[in-house]
Amino acid sequence: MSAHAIPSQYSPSLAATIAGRATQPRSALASLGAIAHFNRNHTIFAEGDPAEYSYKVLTGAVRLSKMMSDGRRQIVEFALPGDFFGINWLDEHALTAEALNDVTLICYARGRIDRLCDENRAVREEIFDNLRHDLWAAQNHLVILGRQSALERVASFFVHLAARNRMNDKSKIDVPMTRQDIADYLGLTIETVCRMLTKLKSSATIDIPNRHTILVSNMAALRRVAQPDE
Amino acid sequence: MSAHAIPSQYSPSLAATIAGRATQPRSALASLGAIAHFNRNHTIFAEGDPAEYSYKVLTGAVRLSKMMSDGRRQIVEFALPGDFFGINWLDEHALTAEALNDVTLICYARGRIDRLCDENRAVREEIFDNLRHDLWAAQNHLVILGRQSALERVASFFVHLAARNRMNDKSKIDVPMTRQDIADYLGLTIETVCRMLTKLKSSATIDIPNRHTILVSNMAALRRVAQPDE
DNA sequence: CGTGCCATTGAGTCAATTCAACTTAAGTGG
DNA sequence: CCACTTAAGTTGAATTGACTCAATGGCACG
Repeated sequence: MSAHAIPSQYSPSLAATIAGRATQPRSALASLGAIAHFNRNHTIFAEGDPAEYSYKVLTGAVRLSKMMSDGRRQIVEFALPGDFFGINWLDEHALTAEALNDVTLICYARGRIDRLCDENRAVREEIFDNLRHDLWAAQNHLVILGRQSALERVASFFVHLAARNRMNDKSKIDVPMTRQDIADYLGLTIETVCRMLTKLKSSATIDIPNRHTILVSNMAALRRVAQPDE
Repeated sequence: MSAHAIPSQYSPSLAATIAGRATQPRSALASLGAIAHFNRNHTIFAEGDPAEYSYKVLTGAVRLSKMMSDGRRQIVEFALPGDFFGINWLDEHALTAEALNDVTLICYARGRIDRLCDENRAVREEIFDNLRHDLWAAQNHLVILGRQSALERVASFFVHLAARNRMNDKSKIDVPMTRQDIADYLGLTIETVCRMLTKLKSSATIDIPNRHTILVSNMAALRRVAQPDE
């Protein structure tokens, strides 16, 4: 069980960081947001904060986590470029969102989204799909945490990360999170994550050129480790 | 890691078991469903089945689970009387639903719900709230599986079950699921669940008059075990 | 060229699992 | 109603996977 301090400096207030209008043609929500920047390790919102904004990642990555009162941490999700987060909530955020590295976000005011959700079918569908996707992801995550071994968890993690990858080369995975983050996502310790990485490396399944890059040299083998048949 | 056979007999077809109209005043969806019965251990729907119906539990209990290819099982949720399930899906169910005991359900045809969701704001809110609740529950479940000890998991489980309890006496918990089901929900083995129950019993926190009943003799202590402060 | 953070590796420990009885409860048929 | 059968639950002993603690290595940044 891990317990570790999270830097608790807060980023400058949202209003102060809003820089301009977003111009994203794809989404029905596109033109409604304002751009915001957060530096590495800064808290975007904390569990229990009033849910005033929802966000979409433009660049960088965000960790969404829950903390136990004694400091044990469970990371629920990593939001990568293109992902929405903080959209699913009632009056209070149920998760803490922190910048893994320097991030650029589009912020949507809650009231606006609610209103649009009522009026516009496309927006409604988009938010609904997002919610469904998050639930689906959380349920798959449950299987990993509840029933997979340490090696399977680490392999699963990189299979999923590879699938979400926006690199030209699908086998080159950008790893914006630290080993500790991975451990807290997978319900392991940092050392165990590390050993499993070494294991995958020595079986020629992956290569680790540096701490923020994983090269999958044998994707089939990695999948096999992640999802053993029998 | 558990592997165990699940009785794979299927219940009689839905059409054959539909018995009449439901009369539930509370919900906006109330009058749209048809009643269905399923016997203990029968599959209501399986992972990958086309999602034709959604359900609400009237009596009995349902387990919602995912299975790995080698038979390891993770139970995602238990649906108790009053709970909806199977409402969140795309074209295919992402979970398997099985009757824990003899259950009575209201079935809602998918197309109907979709249509109503567009037309009726109240229905939309109801389904949306349901989805949000499921996501919230799954995320809390992640913390339990990722970061809690065996004893904490079992204590958490009964704290949650007590909160959902419809008994007059909140400290008397009806336990419709087997020890194996609890183990598969908590990511433990049946033996570990059993030992933790014995431990809670010998610390005078709970009493176990029979396998389907738990008496919480010290709720404060049970909560303390489930959520240690420091 | 230090200083500090993060990652890696090793050794020993412990919690939870596996394996193997054994007990209890719940039918089922004579 | 009781012997028989089967499923579910409990307990003990041995094993193991993941953790803790501790030391070392590597890189980035001032």
